[in-house]
Amino acid sequence: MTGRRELQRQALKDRLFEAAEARIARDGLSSLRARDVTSDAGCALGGLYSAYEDMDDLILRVNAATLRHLGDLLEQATQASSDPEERLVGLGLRYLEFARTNMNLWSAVFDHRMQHDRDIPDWYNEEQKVLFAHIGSSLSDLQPAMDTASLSIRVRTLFAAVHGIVAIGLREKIIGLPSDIIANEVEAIIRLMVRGAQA
Amino acid sequence: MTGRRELQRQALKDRLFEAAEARIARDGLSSLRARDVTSDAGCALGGLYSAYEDMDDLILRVNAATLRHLGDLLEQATQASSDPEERLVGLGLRYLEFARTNMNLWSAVFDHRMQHDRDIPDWYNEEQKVLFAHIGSSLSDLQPAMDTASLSIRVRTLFAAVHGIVAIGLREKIIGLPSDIIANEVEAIIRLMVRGAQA
DNA sequence: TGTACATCAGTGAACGCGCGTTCACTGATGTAC
DNA sequence: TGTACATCAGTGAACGCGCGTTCACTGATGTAC
Repeated sequence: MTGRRELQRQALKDRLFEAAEARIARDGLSSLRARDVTSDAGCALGGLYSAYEDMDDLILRVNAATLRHLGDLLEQATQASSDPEERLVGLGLRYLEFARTNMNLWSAVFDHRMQHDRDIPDWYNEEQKVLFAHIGSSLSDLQPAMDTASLSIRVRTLFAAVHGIVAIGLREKIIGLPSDIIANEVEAIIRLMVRGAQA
Repeated sequence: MTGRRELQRQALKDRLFEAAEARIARDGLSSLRARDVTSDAGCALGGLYSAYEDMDDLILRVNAATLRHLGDLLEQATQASSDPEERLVGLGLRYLEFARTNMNLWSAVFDHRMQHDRDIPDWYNEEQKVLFAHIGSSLSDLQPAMDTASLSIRVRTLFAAVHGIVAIGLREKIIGLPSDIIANEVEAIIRLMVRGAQA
């Protein structure tokens, strides 16, 4: 029976992950400390390094999970409507909703920088592509004639514009204003870009 | 003659400023070290603290200068054309140009966080407002009927969208591609937003 | 113009501490017979 | 089922160092007479 060791090993890994995720969600990435994470997870400081390579590794795992959670939410939007424009609006509004509800986790995805200047591992970059795929599929439904290169540029632009509005909106804490100003702006810009691109 | 002391004091302050600005421009904000700055400026480590309050203070001075330089460039766009739409496109393209030419200085403006959680001083926040004023004046020319509140929201959205495209574009290093893809995207989105808002 | 004293900008060694990472060790788990 | 040995996940004290900030000191500049 070689299972017990592996089981406990995995259990610790999970506890460390949950502790890190909870800490980031509560206090933000910049307040994350190895000592806090291990003490929350109920293990010694060094234990972190038998479960994960280093702090970067642990943070990237949390960020990857955040990307997946966002992806799941966007998935719902893809299924919610058959009209491509409405789906894209749905994507944008869910993106805003997600950023709002998970502000610190979501910021961590953009704020994190690898120590020294190490490269971001490939497995992580793959996670990011999934998100763009969501936008891409709705956008290509809208304009089947568009070639792949132009499409991927439009996807990036659409995402970047929405992201900019969401990011600056949340940073300035204009959340919760009457009838949701940011949501209106997000919806408006998506409709503009969708229709403008069609013309 | 009480001038000589004051003169040298100011000269050191200037040298420290220039050293910090050059370091940020070359290596980025995250590589900025008090020791490097003072050694570049040719003074002892402690000298920094007789010229500036602390590192935050020095960094904010550099960032404020960056905002002013950007403001000067945008000023040119305001005078370049009498047509509001063309002026706004000019603003966006100059913004992209500035971000590109001064990438590290420009990133420093967005990346900097005050130590501990001290507040950003008022004098710095004032500098930021000047930038929005540039956009605001061209936008209000375009839609004189719009009330101040709606206008300031539109200004923020327009800025945020353009900023998002520029920021993500530069981060992904898609600069210098044939016929300047980012510039096209920036121009396109500004025209869309301007015309969409008019309709 | 010269002398004695006061000021204070600038010095740089030392402080302080935050914090990620390592490593010799140990005790529970797994293997062999 | 039991015993002896091997493995290795997890321990936690210690390392190491980066780095902003302080502070007792000094020497040039300014002031008084």
